[in-house]
Amino acid sequence: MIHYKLLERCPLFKGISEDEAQKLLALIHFQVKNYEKNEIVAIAGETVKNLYIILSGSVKGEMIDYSGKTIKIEDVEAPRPIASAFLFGKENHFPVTVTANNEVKILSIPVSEFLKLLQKNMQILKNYLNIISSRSQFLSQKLHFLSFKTIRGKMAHFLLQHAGDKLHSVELKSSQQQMAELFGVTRPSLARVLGEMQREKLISIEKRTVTLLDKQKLNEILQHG
Amino acid sequence: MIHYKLLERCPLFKGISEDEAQKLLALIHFQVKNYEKNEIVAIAGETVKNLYIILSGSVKGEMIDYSGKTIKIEDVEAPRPIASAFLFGKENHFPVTVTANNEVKILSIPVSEFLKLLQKNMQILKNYLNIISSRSQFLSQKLHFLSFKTIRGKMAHFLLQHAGDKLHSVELKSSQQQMAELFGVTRPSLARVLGEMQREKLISIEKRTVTLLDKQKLNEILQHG
DNA sequence: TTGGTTTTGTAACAATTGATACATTTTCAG
DNA sequence: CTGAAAATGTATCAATTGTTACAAAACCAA
Repeated sequence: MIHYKLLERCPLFKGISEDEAQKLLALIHFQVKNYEKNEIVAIAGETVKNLYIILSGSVKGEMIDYSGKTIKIEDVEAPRPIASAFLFGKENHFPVTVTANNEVKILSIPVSEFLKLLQKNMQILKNYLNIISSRSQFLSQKLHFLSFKTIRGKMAHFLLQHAGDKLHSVELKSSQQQMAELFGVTRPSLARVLGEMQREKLISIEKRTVTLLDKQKLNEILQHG
Repeated sequence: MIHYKLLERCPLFKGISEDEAQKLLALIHFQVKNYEKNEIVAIAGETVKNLYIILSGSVKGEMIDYSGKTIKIEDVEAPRPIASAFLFGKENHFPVTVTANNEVKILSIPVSEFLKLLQKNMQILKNYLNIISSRSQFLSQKLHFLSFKTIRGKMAHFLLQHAGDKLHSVELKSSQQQMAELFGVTRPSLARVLGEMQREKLISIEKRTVTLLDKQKLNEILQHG
């Protein structure tokens, strides 16, 4: 049986009551599959033909490189969906091999049935569109950020974005170490750039508050990449 | 009036006949707006409340930096949609300011009406899901590619991906210059890496055919970033 | 084939970042 | 307040890439 209450916590069923969820699922075909620990749920490269939602337990996604070694990518726990971004589109196959971390119960809805669900319920349609659109927007922003090749460029972009049009100071919410990871660089390299920018009077740092002294010049940095 | 035949060439209406399109649009509310040359269609930051499909003419997207300068991003021509990836999701506002390049006719469908359309017609629903999913997958691949920090890593990934599991040679379809742009590096730097990899007997290059001599070692390069 | 254009290979030097190490400052629990 | 832990500033050297320049090779139209 399905714990319909659990589905409320799944982003796809946000705003759908327990009763509603039960009624909606009664209208379509689906399966609930059980997997034992270490059992393989899906193999990388396989076509994604179903929407998978984890009802209990957790799974891990692993990539297999060309030589056969496996590298763990991420864990997914109930009540999250697996590979929901690969249900449609040109590359609709699993990017990773999915394996059960423990005893797992998975709700499996065929694509054709899921499409029916989307047409029957406006809220689920909205939810799904919001989920995959948000993912796309997140990736787009990430990509834009990475398009700045130098640490200076990334930092200028970061500061200007967080300050917005009006403010002239930014409160850093994370340590240099965390910031360095976000930027994908080493901590001393980040500190060096911050030091240089202070010496050039572009910014000034007091504790964790960064004041933007010359927005004009910070903008020029963006242009150069 | 709308040239419904034009819509067939729009990815969103793929597989929808002229008649069908006309009948479907008759079921919902929409507007056809005309813009003169240089007229502003949408301002960056504005919430996207409609699906816009260009019926004739073309528009350009421009970003405005923090100092007020404008930078042209891309042109969109009939019968393409504008900002269709920003209709839903958390960041549902225009990433760029959109201006008419010439006399432009635009089909404007409110989000709520577009949702109805998606629920009424399975083909359009599939088309839209495929479009935004493909975009997401494209961005994801791009991001994965950029996650390799060295040119060596990018090149190893590129060659192994294009060769697949079975082949041991890759036919390059573009010049070093084009490849360098794809990698986001300079041409001499790319050539240098190719030279090094040849000297190390990892690959051999004959005209535009790259033979992978040591897939094992190429894989090891991926692990190190 | 010829002659010009494009593509490729390579070199020397500058700029940027990574890796590592260490001193200093800040933070925070006791 | 005090002392240990965490965070930060800085230095040095190695690795990687960019920049610029030039010659050799490949390509292609006349």
